[in-house]
Amino acid sequence: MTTQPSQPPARSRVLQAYEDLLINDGPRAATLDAVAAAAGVSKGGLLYHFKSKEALTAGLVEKLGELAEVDFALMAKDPDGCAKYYVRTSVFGGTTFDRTVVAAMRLAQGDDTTVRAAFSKMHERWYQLILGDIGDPAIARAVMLIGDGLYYNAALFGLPAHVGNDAGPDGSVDVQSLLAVVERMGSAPRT
Amino acid sequence: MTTQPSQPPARSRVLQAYEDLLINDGPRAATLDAVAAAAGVSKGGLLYHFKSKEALTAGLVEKLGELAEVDFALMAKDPDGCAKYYVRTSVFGGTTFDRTVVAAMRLAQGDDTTVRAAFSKMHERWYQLILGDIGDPAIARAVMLIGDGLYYNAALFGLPAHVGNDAGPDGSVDVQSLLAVVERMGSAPRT
DNA sequence: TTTACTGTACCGGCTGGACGGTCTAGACTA
DNA sequence: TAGTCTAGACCGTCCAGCCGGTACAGTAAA
Repeated sequence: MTTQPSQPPARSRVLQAYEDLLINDGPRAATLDAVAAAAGVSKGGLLYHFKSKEALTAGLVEKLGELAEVDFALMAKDPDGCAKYYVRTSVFGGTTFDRTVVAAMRLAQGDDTTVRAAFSKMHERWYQLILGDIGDPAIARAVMLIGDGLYYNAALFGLPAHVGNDAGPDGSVDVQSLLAVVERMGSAPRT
Repeated sequence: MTTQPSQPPARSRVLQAYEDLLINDGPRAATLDAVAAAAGVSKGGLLYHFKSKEALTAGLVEKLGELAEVDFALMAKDPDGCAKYYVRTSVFGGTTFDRTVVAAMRLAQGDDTTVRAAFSKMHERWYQLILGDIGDPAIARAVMLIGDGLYYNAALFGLPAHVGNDAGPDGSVDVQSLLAVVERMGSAPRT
């Protein structure tokens, strides 16, 4: 039995392994051999599903896009509002989307135009949603930047497994008080 | 004339070229050959000054540390206060320090523990300065994150040559209104 | 119901090129 | 002529992509 439909198919296992390696060991370590090994597939098998490393990245971007659409929808109808939703979900929580975002972010500093463009698009959508919620462009921008800062810190430095209720120097942040700050910003008088 | 003391010596030209390549083309493109060529130096010449690529990175980190000390001093005695100083200077302005920070940031996602540690230290110092200025940990954290977001966006996406007064989707940000938001945050009532 | 053929899924050795680092020959200065 | 620095050929390693092969499932003619 070469194929076992009852477990994740090779293609998605490969994508998953690629993400894991990007997150844990960085882009340099995410070689085709390493990805294949981590996915429990041979190199040839990997290349059967993804013609090249570029195609592998494209696969990741595609997955990112799909998950982003879901996120946009959740954000738009969150009872707390888009701004708080953005900051709240920017703290790495270990969801599938989080992992895919962080993995893709690791790729974004390379010459990878594809990944960069995908992020631009996502950012624009998020910004529009927050702006529509908040109204003030400057505050919307500030909220976005707070979320970005959280995500980037998570991507560059270790990913805190659990978010403590005390603010460490880099990683962990007290989300509750941060959300309170965002709340005050949102209700502050316009310029 | 192998050495011309009247112009930047080879060592600093190499460091400069390394930064430029990191910023413009990413870490992958910053090979020893490329750096040497960009610095107008042979590969052997480069390796005379920096024994290895690791030593080259260490040189960058050292430069970063020195420039950071200057920045801390400026920050501590800025009339606008530390928080506004941080956000204001987080917008890429093309200064030597900016370029060094962004270059080092490009290196930080690798397995480069040295660079990572240097950033942790810098972050901690900045945070302490802002906290001393602002008082509220949550707001200080929010200010830091806004600055981080600005820097990371600059590092990952293109560096805007000039900061426009209109907020584009990703890169350019209206600093003035952002500073106003920070100001309101700083004067907001504590939780 | 056996045999022959086709397409899908996967394997792993190989190669060519790129890169980091070494080595030696030499040029300029003091 | 000793010291300082440059130059670039060269070597070993690593990696992406290629390619010849294997295993098996489905189909269909005989």
